Amino acid sequence: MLDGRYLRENLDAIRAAMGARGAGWDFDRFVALDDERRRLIGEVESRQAQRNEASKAIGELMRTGQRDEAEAAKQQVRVINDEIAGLDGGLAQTESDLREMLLTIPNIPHESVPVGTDENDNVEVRRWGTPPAFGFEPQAHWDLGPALGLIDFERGVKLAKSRFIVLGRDGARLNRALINFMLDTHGARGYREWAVPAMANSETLLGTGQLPKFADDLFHTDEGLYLIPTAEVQLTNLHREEVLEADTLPRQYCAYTPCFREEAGAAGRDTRGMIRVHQFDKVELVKFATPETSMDALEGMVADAEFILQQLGLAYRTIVLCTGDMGFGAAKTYDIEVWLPSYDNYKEISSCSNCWDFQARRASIKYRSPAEFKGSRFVHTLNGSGLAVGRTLVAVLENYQQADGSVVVPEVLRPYMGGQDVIKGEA
RNA sequence: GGAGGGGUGGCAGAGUGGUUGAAUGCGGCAGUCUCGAAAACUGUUUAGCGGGUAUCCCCCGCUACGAGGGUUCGAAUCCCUCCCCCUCCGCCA
Repeated sequence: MLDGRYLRENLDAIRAAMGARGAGWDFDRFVALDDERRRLIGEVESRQAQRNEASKAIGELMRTGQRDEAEAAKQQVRVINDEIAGLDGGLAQTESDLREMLLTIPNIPHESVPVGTDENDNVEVRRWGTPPAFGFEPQAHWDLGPALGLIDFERGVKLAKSRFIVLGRDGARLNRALINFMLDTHGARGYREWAVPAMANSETLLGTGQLPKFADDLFHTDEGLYLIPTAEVQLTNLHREEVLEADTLPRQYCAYTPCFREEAGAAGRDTRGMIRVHQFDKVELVKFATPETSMDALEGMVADAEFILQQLGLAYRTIVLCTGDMGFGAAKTYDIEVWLPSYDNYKEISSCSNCWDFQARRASIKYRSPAEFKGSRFVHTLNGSGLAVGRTLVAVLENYQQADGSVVVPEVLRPYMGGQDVIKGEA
C-alpha cells in the first residue's frame, strides 16, 4: 500500500511509475475520493465537536437541576446526531473505496530498476559456474527421478490431485538434507531461524500484499484461513503492528515451510515434472532494515541465496527484473536462475525483493530511534528464497547425474545424508 | 467440546454512565544535586486522522480502553455478536 498523502503530493511521479510498470490505475478517481473524504471529515468533526460541547453542558444542567433546559439541549443534540449519521454513511463509503484503491495500487519501482515491459527486458547482472558438459544424453528429472524411485508423480495425484508429488527413499532424504543444509548455512551467516504456522489469516495475507488482489492464487479453508504461499508471509507478519528499536535492525530471519499455491492461470505451464506444483518446500529469508540500509541489505540477501548455489556447485545467473515484470509489492527484485539441463536453460530458483515500506505500511511495522527522530517510521521489508527446495532438488538431480543413471551427492550435502556420496536405484 | 472468570497506556493495576486519554505504582526520558554514578526530589512520557502554520516544531479539533454493532444528550463503564487469554472438566498427537 502506498501512503495516500504521499500519493496526493506526488501524483505525476507516481503516475509515471505506474506507467513504467504497465499498471493501470484511476488517479482521477483517487483524487476525487480523497477530496471528498477530507471534506466529509471536516464536516463530521465540526459537528462532533458541537455535540461534545453540548453534552458537557447537559451534564452541568442536570447537576444543577435545570431539567427543562437540559431537555431542550438534548433535542438539539439529537438533530446534530442525525446530521452526523447522514454524513458518516457517505464518509464510510468514501473511505472504504479509497482504501480499496490504495490496497490495489502496486509498489513504486526503485530508481535503479530498468524500465521495461516484460521478462525480455530483464537485465542479467552476473553468471556463476559452468553448465555441466555430459558425455551422454542427460535425462530430465521427470524421467530420472521416478527411475531412481525418488519422485512419484502418479501417487501424488492419487493422494491429492495433479501437481502434487510424493518423494520416496533417497528423494525424501535429499530433500531433507537440502532443507537442513540451507537452514544451517543461513543460520551461520546471521539469520535467526523460526518455525511458523503453515496457515495464515486474512489480516496476515493483507499485510504482505497477497490479499485482497491475489486470493485466487491461495488455497483456503472454510474457516477463513489460508495455506501460506511462502514463509515470507509469516516471517514478515511476525512484527505486524509492532515498533522495533533501531539498534535491533537489521533483523535477519529464516524459516523452512511447505508452500502452497493454487497456480490458477498456470495451466499448461511447466506441466512436466516438479517445477511447478501445488505444494513445495522452501527456505525463506526475510529482513527488516532501515530505509538507509535496505538496498545494501538486498544485495546481501542475494549474495546469501547465491552462496547456497555456489556451495552446491550449481551454475546460475542473476538478473534484475525490469519495471514491467516485478511483483506487486516489490520496489526492486533480483531473480536467481539455476541451470537446468532439461530446460537447456536457466530457471528461476530464487527471487529476492526489497519491498521498501510497502508491506510495512500495510502491516504497520515501524521502528524508532529516539536519538535520530521523534516518533516512529516504517521499516523496509525484504524477502527472498534461500532457496526453493524442490527446484534445488531438481537441479541437483539433473546436474549431478551420471552416465549409469546414478546421481552423485554434492559434497556439502553428504554430512546430511549419513555420508552417502551417490544415489542409485533400488538394488 | 462443556462450565466459569477475564481482556484498560511499555508493564502492573484503579476506574460500573458526565471536564477519565484515562488515578496510582514500576519502567523510560529530561532536569536539580554529584567529580561521576546511585539515591532523593522535580518535571515529562500513547497512537491515528483532519485543519492551521508549514513540514516534521508547535497549535486547534476528532477518533481510539480486544474487534464490530446497539442504547443514550453523553459509554472504558449498560446490551448484543465475534476474537483472544486464564481456570476446571472432557478429548487428543
